[in-house]
Amino acid sequence: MADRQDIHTSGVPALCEACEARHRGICGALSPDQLLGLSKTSSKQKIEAGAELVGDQETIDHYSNVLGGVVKLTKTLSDGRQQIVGLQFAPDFLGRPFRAESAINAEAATDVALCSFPKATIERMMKESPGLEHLLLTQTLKELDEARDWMVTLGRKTAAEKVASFLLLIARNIDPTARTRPGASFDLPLTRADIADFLGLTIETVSRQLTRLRADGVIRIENNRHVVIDHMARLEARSGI
Amino acid sequence: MADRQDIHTSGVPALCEACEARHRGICGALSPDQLLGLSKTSSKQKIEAGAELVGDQETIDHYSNVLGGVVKLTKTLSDGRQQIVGLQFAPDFLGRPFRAESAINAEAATDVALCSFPKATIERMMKESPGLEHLLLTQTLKELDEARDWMVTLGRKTAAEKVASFLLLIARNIDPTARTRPGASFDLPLTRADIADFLGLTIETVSRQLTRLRADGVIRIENNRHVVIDHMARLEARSGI
DNA sequence: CGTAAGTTTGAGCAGGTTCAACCGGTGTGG
DNA sequence: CCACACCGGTTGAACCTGCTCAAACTTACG
Repeated sequence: MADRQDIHTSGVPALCEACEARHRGICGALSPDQLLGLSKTSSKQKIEAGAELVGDQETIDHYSNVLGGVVKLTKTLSDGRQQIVGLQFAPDFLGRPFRAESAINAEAATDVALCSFPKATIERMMKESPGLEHLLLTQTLKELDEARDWMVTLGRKTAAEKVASFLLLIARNIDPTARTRPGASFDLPLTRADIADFLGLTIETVSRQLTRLRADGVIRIENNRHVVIDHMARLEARSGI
Repeated sequence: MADRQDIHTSGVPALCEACEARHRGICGALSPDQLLGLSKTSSKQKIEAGAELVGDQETIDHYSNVLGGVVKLTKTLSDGRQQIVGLQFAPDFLGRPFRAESAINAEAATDVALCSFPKATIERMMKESPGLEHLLLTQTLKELDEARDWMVTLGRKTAAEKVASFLLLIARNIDPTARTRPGASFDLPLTRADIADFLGLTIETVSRQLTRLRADGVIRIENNRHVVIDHMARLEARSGI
């Protein structure tokens, strides 16, 4: 358990040393002391695709950082119609603060790596260090911005525009080179059914629109899951900006 | 400018004495000193329906509290298609913290009463008092919850269910008795065009669905604007819960 | 009284859904 | 080893909800 002691990791728990959440995530707001305290009660875990992380109306007793993979947040009507209301990527914080019960369902869309810790610990630290609450506010505002962007897509875009918008969203979140290169390449983290639930469409419509984008040479699809976009600009032109 | 000095208002600026935002809104998190400081640079104003409060891509230099009326937040695609992405009622806080530019458009849906103050003042106070940031986080989380509920409506509900859901939303936010009595009664704060932009529908479809609800005896409509709901339960049954 | 803005109503159309069949890869058991 | 079932995905055809275009109506207001 002896940490390598240098300028950057002095006092940082071994568990957290290489962790992305320490740099771009919630843990960056914690003092070394707090980080140490949190790391004692936290645990990294691998979750496989399809597993439920938080059930609707379940009491919440822990929060998590997403360290890898994609988590989908869903809501379901009583007759089974489902809508994905959020996607979380590393290093997002997973959990609804200040609520005993979850109003949404969280499920691993791909294999997921999490770092979980007790709700009580974080809520105590939030009272101690304003920086943590500030970071949470920042992330929540970002999620609200994204949700509102998505409301435009759901309410006002055509099926073709919805699918193009979705591909752009995924490319920007998964392929780190997508912001610099003119193209992108990635594995879709969602099944056709998930994409349909995300876009408020049926799987058939999603499939047809993907086929059409491929036929028009805007994207290439390999193995049903891997997508190559040569010219992001052409996809953007179809996303109804 | 001499304040009446009693237990509840000691040190409270005259401007703020009867203000709802002091109790249920953002200002409740401020110390008497801060409230005084803020009140010196803030101004109450009446805005008439239709006026633009914040333009898309405009630089933000002030925030506001909504003291009365309804503010609609909209996003518009380049070809003019529009979507309402949020409605704000008293005593909501209006403005996007930590952003120089607005990504959305804010417009008075009805006549609106605001209390505005400089962005810089609030951001300084946020650093001083964690309670303020906590309240902002709370409101932002609430808005995120609402946005996600609305994504389900936009993505998965039928036109009939959308209109019923909208009426329920308004009833709960405008008619204070709606939570206790079985019925409700209120003026619609939005035109048919606004309702359509809110629901991702056309005005014709909204009109037809309202007519149908009226024909079925679920609601009564007077003067095109005033709505009476005798049995909320019947409306809920049509909202696709 | 006349105009304008907002709303309702009607008829035809089309985008997306529904229902159904098929395809290809993978895992399982005889 | 092959037959078979299963799962995710694709494709086709018919249908229907909500949209488009057009016209009438209602209310407010000068």
